[in-house]
Amino acid sequence: MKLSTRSRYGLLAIIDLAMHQKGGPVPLREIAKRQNLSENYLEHLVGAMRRAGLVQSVRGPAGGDRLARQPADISLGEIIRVMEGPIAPVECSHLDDEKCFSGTDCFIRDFWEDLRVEVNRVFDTKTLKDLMDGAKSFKTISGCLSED
Amino acid sequence: MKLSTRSRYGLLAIIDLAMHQKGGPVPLREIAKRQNLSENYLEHLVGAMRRAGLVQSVRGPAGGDRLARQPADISLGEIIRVMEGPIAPVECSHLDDEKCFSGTDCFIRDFWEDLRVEVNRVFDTKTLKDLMDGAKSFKTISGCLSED
DNA sequence: ATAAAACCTATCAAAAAAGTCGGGATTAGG
DNA sequence: CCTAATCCCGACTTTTTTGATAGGTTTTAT
Repeated sequence: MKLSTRSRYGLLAIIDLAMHQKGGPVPLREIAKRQNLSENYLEHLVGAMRRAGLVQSVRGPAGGDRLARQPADISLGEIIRVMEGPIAPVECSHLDDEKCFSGTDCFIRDFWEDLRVEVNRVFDTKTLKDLMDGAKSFKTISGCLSED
Repeated sequence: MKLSTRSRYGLLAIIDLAMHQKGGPVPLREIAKRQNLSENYLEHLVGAMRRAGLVQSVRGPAGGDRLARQPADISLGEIIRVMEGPIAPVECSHLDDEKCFSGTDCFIRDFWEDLRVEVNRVFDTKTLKDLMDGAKSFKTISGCLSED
């Protein structure tokens, strides 16, 4: 029941991006430096977000990445799902699966489903803007999501 | 954000145990057979539950395991925590840790904490008895928690 | 004594996650 | 055009976690 570092770094990166994009697209190099991440690794994370339509890239000198939408229109659930895949503690509770031998008549399935719904609710009712507002009183966001 | 099979098998095992213990302690061999698990592997899972005080073992012939408490007094949260460790999507939200560089003043920490609380609430408000009641209409519980 | 059962430690294998590397494509500015 | 900044991508390696096995030891009812 842990989130991967992918999710945490990805979230960290997109928050950093959101908070620094006023002067145009933000180069990954800068994010990597500020957040103390490998630039190469960061490219993979941001690449996933670009393909998912969360950020837009501008190539060439003075290029970088910027949010594809307003921070208030990007939920944390969307970010986490991009980084992590569907948020479901067990496969069994997916709506469209055939993975449970017992089909929909499994007595424990309802429990997994409750869990899945609750977790998704928490993720989906918070947006990037909410986090940014909460961050205003902090000079740096480094370390907030780091390992160890 | 997935539960390990450890948790799912462990839950499966303790449900099986709960539903078959009327005639005294249930040998692991029987559970393993019914639920199609390796007996050796099952020992590890049940061993963890014994050490955590969820089940009691009786050695020797006609021995086996039984619940240490009433099914209504064993929450799913307790079971999952035994099998999986603390239920916290990120280390950062633990109450007692020093893992975040920014200490308790991290703007994102509140979010992780919300998430942690919600997930634990879902796990803790359901007991083994609840599951057993829901299971009454099923002949077998095999497959309900299986992989794939 | 025997056999049924829990108990234990070490080890292994497979899978997933985390991270690295090197080169390619695009483009602004000179 | 040339250069350098930047995104882009796939292949690879390393590390960690998970799942599982194997083989023995201890306890105890009969």
